[in-house]
Amino acid sequence: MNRENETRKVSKSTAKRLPGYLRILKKLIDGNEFRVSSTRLASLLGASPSQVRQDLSSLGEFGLRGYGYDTRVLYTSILDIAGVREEYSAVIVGTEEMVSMLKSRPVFVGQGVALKKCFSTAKENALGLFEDYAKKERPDIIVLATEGDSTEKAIEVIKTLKIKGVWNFSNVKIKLDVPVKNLWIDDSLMTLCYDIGKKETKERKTK
Amino acid sequence: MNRENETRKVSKSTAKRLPGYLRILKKLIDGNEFRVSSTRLASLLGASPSQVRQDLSSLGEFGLRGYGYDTRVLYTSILDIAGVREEYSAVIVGTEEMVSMLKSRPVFVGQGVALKKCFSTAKENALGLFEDYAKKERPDIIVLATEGDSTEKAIEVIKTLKIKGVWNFSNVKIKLDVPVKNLWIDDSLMTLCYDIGKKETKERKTK
DNA sequence: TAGATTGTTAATCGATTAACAATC
DNA sequence: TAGATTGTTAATCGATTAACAATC
Repeated sequence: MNRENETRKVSKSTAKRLPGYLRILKKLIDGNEFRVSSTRLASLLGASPSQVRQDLSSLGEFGLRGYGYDTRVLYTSILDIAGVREEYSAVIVGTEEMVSMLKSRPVFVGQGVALKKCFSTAKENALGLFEDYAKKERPDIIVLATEGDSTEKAIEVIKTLKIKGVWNFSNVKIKLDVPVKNLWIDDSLMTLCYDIGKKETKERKTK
Repeated sequence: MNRENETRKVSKSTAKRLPGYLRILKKLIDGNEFRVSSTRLASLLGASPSQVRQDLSSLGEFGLRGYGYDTRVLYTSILDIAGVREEYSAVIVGTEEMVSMLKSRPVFVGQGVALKKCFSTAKENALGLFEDYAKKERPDIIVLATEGDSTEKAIEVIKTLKIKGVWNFSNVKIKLDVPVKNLWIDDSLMTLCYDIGKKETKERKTK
């Protein structure tokens, strides 16, 4: 697994692009394309060939000069580096809608993270059951998708657990000494509105 | 609306942080805090006071030296700038789970974007009905949350519409001349796994 | 006035792009 | 060999941080 002692440094922005590489490589492989150049990858990803080469060479030496990259090698290598391979177990606590949406995500359905159990706050005493379960089964990742009061209570529980990370869809910022990834869905629509507004302003000016 | 001819330039990274400011300001106002300093805002946001002042001063002159910022003024001003105020209409097409999750989002429920109609691909001929509706009612924003074949078909329809933007949860990159915001939910979990893996490696090394 | 805190300029840091030698 | 394309170094660009004068 460890190639040549792993001296390279993967920048934050490169790390953020890894899922994108995986998505595209998967499609190429499914379409029986086993070879790809940095230029092609770049255009599929909406990036520059330079950036793709910077990214990939920071991960290791996967390319072959004059040839390009082997999509299958690249795919499995990035999967490795990204650290997604059914290694981690997860439990979801959240509103009915969020739970049913999240448990159907491919990342839980196929390979990826192993989803062990879900607790919908629509059910009686969901948080109590969640606490009992988590204390006993020690999942690696907690997916927090609650709303309102449940959120504060759930965070109290989470703070007592020995976990590896939190995937947070709730409105609240969580202070923990393990990685927390916030996904504020509504934020993304706001930035879309912002872009639309900006475009409209620009077009009005042009006239 | 236009303060002093709007010469300031809002950077991309500042724009991305606007929803975060709104979330925090809302909480402060709900807690009857009507005054806030850049230092306080920064700590709530997980940023530096410098960055907060850079951000806010790029939006306009909202602060008062020696005092701080008026949370209510700041909140409504940023709402304005962010361009979210029930101005835009939206329609959702997607899987049953995504539709029921999305339509319960606060951004659609309260003020924000006006959700006009939803089409679940679990229902017969959802895409046909969507097409008819969208052609007639001309929504501003299409929320695309389909999977599999429906995605390609839905994109075909979208390309024939006169819309202002697309909020895309589907796996597919969309080429359009209006703003598109992609939200690949699974990506975020992958970056969490990456952070967890990195932390574990580091801790192993330290020992 | 004295203390607090902004707005802005300058310095630093990190990420992207350009260019090209290395090499398949 | 000739053509293609990587990996890497250097140059550019943008974003963050530091510092401080302006001013409430």
